[in-house]
Amino acid sequence: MKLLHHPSRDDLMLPTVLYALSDPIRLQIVSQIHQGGEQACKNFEVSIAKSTFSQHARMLREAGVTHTRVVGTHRLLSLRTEDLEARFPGLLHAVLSSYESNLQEHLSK
Amino acid sequence: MKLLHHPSRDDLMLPTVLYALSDPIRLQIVSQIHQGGEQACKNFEVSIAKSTFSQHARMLREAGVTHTRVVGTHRLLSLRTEDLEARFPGLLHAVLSSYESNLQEHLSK
DNA sequence: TCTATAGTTCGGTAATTAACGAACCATTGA
DNA sequence: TCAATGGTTCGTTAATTACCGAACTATAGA
Repeated sequence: MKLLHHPSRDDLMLPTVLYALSDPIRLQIVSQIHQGGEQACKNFEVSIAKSTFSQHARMLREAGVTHTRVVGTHRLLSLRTEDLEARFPGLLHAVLSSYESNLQEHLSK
Repeated sequence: MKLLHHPSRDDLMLPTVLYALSDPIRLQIVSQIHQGGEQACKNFEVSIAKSTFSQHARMLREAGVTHTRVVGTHRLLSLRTEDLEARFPGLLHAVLSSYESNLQEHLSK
């Protein structure tokens, strides 16, 4: 896995971004990055197989929600906050604050 | 079709709402309501079969994005702006303004 | 009552998605 | 060089989704 593809800012698509954010597990991942900053896959507290996690991480990256930086054997995930803000002002903030202020609602899912 | 089910404000779920908004056709429907106000299904300029439209309208309603009011033989769709704002502040506005300021991007889809 | 109109539901097909484990690749450190 | 660790990819299976046309329901108006 040499090349990790990241769409350019101009190529971000609203439906794709919304779709990426419409899954409870991916929302959890995004929120955890938001709260804890850039971090490796290993770190995430999600109850799924690691291959499944990898797929979710890929979808977030290909939608342009996250950036993946390779450091040694780690992939460090961060949010593309500025790109998202430039293309979809207020969106990420609205999603994250709704999510984080209603966490109990999502635990059941 | 007697009872149209609308989830109560408290039952709105973020992932469900995001999913409802993640489809180009549904975004188009939502945007058209936003711009033209409450209107009947008949009115929408989408290039899909009416049964397909009905399915999309149902998904929007069941996600809590739209309200459907029955008047004669018409179903008038409106946005649940206040409920959405109460539960997910800023979300609908962010989605609609991104969508509407990037319309050319979506026409290709 | 009959017809036209607005919209939903049903049934079917094709495509997509979601998840997993197993196998794999790449890097680090011994 | 070998083992361990961190992640990805592949192949499979099961479930969901998307879309359509045909048939249906309900209301309005002649």
